Amino acid sequence: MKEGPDIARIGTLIGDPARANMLTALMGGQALTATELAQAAGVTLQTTSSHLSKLEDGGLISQRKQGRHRYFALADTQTGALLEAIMGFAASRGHLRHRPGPKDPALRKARVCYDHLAGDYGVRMLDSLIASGAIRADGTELSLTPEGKRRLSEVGITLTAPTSSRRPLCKSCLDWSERRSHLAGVVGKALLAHFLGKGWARRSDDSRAVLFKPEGERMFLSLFPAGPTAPDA
Amino acid sequence: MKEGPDIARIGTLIGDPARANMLTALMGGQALTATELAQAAGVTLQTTSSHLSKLEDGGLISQRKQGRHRYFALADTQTGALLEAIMGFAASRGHLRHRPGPKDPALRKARVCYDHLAGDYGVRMLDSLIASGAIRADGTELSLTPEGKRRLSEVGITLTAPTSSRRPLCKSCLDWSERRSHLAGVVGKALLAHFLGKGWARRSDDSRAVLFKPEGERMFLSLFPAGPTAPDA
DNA sequence: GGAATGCTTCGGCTACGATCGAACTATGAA
DNA sequence: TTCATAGTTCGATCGTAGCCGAAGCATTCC
Repeated sequence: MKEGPDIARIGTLIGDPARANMLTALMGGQALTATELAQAAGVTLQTTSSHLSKLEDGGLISQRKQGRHRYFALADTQTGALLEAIMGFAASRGHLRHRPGPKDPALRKARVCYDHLAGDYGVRMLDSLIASGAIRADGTELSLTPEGKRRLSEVGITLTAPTSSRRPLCKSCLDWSERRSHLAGVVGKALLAHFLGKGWARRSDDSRAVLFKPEGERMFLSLFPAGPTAPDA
Repeated sequence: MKEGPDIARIGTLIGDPARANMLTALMGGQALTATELAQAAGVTLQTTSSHLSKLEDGGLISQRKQGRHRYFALADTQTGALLEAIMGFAASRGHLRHRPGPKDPALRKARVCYDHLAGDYGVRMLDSLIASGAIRADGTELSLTPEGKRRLSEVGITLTAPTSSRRPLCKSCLDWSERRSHLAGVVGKALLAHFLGKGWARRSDDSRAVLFKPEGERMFLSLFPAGPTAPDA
């Protein structure tokens, strides 16, 4: 009777409604913060923290620290496949829940991530910068090349005293809507500031969305042409 | 946040140790009485009765009255496949509840997976069938070739009305101890029944292990020679 | 009929774990 | 420095689910 793998442990982890909600939210493939997961699960941050550590101990999720944020994601594709299988089984037995409303497409297109650009456009921008040789990706590390420095000054971006701050020039940041990295750091901040300062885009009043004007969108797309999609850092 | 299938319900059902023990016992493929399941789970009959009604409500098991007995079994092969998948996942995360005891090697060598053969021998059998051209692997899909059909009838296995059932002839099932696929489906079931019927092997009384007799083992090994290890389906 | 077996239902006990408030740590911004 | 945000840890509460004893059906055997 005490043979084989401990399925009860996996079952218990998935069996709590709050944890199931978190895992379901993570099935989107996006890495989410604890705060976002708390909202998804409908519990407080303290409770969420407890659940997340249990899920991590159980090997269902993994976390990635990034500044004062912690991004949580499913541990691997095998975990996603398992959840998918259980969902399929539950559906086949008629165990369904309710349905909510849609999400804001503008947020997914372009939004502010603290101080830099995220979303589809943010990911596209980093891809393009890497493809054109302005930024060199070495694992998770990003570094600005001389060529990149030249291009920035061409556009009119001057970097203020790089050594004064401990903050790195370039940094990769995980994108929750795209599940890929976008550009953070001093350069990322400067680029977003540039777009806003030039009037290419403006921030939404009631959300983190960045709304591009038609001409700004044209400028952005020509400045960062979509190259061959690079593998994510 | 409340979208999609209710995986928490399935998780809760599997998450209780007593219920997990019962389900594991039922993975042997045989229908068991409430008393037998109570023994397997290590709880009293009253408690078992409560668990069984929950499992039945959840669609994981079904019961069949027969005289003053009630036989409980897994609801269907899909349920068996789900449990096997969870076992594989749990094993991959190191969630094992056994202390490596004497029964363990026997289980890893050959065991019953609901209604077909699993373990080292199960994996070997499928490898051999594919290598000899009896079964064709196309991604995850397995199909019986005319050559395979011929070989089966040679051995004395006749498949009953293939079109009457929606159940596929051949199906791959992930093996938790080997982390590779073994043969499920109608053919997998028929082969196991053949081994047991011919007296090549017998089922262990107290576990899912399949115990081969020396001559049965010789027959098995000659029937399914180890070829070059094929990449897993 | 009565006794025995197989299982379910009822009721009360208990323990575990989910929950949140409050305090604490860490990172970033002004 | 001070303030704000993100998250963890601690402590206490509380609900629920698992558990078993006892009683209640149901079936079979004598």
